[in-house]
Amino acid sequence: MPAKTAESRFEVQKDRMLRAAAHCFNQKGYSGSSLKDVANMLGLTDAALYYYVRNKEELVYLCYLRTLELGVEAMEDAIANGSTGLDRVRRYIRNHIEFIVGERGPIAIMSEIPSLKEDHREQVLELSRRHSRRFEEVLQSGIEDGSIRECDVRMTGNAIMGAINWIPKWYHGDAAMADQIRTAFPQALCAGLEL
Amino acid sequence: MPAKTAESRFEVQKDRMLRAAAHCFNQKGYSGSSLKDVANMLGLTDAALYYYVRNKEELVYLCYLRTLELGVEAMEDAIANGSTGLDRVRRYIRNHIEFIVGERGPIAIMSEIPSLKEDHREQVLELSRRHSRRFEEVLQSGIEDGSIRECDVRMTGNAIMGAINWIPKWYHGDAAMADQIRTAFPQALCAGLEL
DNA sequence: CCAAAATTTTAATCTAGATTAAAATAATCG
DNA sequence: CGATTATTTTAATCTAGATTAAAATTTTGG
Repeated sequence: MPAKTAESRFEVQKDRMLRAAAHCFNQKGYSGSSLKDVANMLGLTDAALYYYVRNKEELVYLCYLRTLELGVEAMEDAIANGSTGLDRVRRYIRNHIEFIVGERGPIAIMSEIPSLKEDHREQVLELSRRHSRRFEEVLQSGIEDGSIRECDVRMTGNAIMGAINWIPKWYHGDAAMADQIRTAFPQALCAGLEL
Repeated sequence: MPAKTAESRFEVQKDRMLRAAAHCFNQKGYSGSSLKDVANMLGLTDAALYYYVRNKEELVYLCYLRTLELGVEAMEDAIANGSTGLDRVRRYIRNHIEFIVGERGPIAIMSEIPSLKEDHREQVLELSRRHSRRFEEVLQSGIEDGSIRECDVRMTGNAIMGAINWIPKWYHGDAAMADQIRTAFPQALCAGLEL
């Protein structure tokens, strides 16, 4: 299996790169992180990154796509396995947080969508909106099944997403704190939803 | 009153500049916003900004100081006029949100503290920590006076601050939405604190 | 071990945008 | 009004960091 192994290695390396980039972008922002910063985290030279990606903008774009994919995964799982609306919200929060502080993370927080080039921006925005809408639908379903109190689902969704998205700004890899987040956040964010 | 008027004009212009910069930085980040972007919002040339500030880094620094000052103001008012811990939290949230969507805003969200130079960074971090601590104390006092349920005040504080800090990422000046935020956010964020 | 393909580095460019200095304009005050 | 001071612009620099091309190295299958 020649091509197979090679492709596998390529994909693995590319994924490592996206995680390293996510880490940098979360800390110092898109323009604030140089390709050298990202490459150094991988023990590479900045120029090496061009083997995996056309340019820096595409790197962010791919980071955001990965974030969106894992977001969908977190949502699918929550919807499939949750019982009530509230339970699904709680599971989604747990899953999403795991992608931020856990093994498969970090994921890039999508705080610089405006910096993407036109078509990438539109695509990411569309996927992003779809995801928010889906979250709001879960909230709404919770109101209807009586597990969640009446509320403005749009604003409530924004508040919850914001609280989560802000985590990388103050969490810097401390394992003990990761556990604190895992337990306190779902609680704190869901407490406001209960009747 | 010659000097008086002159100084006044200078200060007024400088404040306009800080608000314009806050707007740009909130949208596109520190490195993502050029001085030209900021200057154009004021009908000026980029070079003109150097009359008010030593360099770009100082511009961010001053933006952050302004954010911290208004944060203190929001906190003082909440503590002075609130009855219980919960009431104080609610007032603080209302005040802070007003600085983001209201007349005196916007304030720069402090998402790129790592980009500041050493001494500025330390100073901002210190003030920032002090402010968080103060917020946590209010939460704690609410638990003690029985207005707020038992919770991890550190994490709960982070969640609330995050939800608020994320607002500029999706709010872009729509007046109707501003009102929606003003009413829904204090509700959504405080609902989770009640017994 | 060899040759082809995959990956990375070295060593130049290229460019946007920050910064500066000098000149031009505008405001103020006697 | 004229002069002094405040503010802004014009027109250069300067620089970090993105990008590219060619060369060097590493990996892989036979």
